[in-house]
Amino acid sequence: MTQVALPHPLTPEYARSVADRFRLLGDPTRLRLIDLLRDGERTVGWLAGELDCTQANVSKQLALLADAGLLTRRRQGLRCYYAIADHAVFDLCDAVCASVLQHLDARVIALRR
Amino acid sequence: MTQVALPHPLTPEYARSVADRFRLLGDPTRLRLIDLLRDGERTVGWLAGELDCTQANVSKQLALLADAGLLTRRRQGLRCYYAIADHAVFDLCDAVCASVLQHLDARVIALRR
DNA sequence: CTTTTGTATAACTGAGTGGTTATATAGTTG
DNA sequence: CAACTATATAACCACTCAGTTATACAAAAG
Repeated sequence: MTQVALPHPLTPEYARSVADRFRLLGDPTRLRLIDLLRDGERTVGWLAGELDCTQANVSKQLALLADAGLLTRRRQGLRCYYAIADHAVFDLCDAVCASVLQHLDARVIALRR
Repeated sequence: MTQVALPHPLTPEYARSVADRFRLLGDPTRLRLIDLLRDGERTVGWLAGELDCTQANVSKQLALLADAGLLTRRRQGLRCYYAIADHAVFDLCDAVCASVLQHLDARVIALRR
């Protein structure tokens, strides 16, 4: 794995690429899908049942994640199994979660004063 | 710093909080602002000049980042200096950058075959 | 073959929001 | 005081996109 440096200041083109990736993770449904896939590969129907969401919507969101390379697809008969392609996503999510929770903590503490 | 665990499966409420934070970073202008602040605090006017963007827009985006706790504000006379509040943001950005670039690399390599 | 099941896609709608222009606010200067 | 400067905010427009409904496609079953 080669470490590539980004230009500084960040060019508009690079900024757009990175923003696209952040925005892909900036949706509750997609985050919940990723979270459900922590336990291993799952089918579209199962995921749609778990969130209560239409099959069409789940399929669309999974396609977005797969197109970006975050998920893999495996067809077996009628079913289609999705799985996490790169487990580094979890580190990202955990980092953001920690940051968010820390911020919430700070506000709670502020309210207690 | 206390490590707090998120529920699994992720509840819609938590998913929304985390998604909000991701979406906040999911905009090229805001990412470029954060990047420009790597070198230290800067005024609104200076930042607006650096990106070529209206002062009003820069002010609005900075306010969003500051409200979320990512930036700090310091008024000094007419000027208003913004700065990074938590440098962990850079780790996040770098992680996403690496992921994005790796994906681009993979596509380039694929094209070379 | 037909029917059924699981998934993908097309078309549409409504909500959210990035960017602009114009204006308001606050601090400085003369 | 008035004039000027730096920032913030309000109103608006245009665009993106998550979610829905309806439909198409593909594989299995009868």
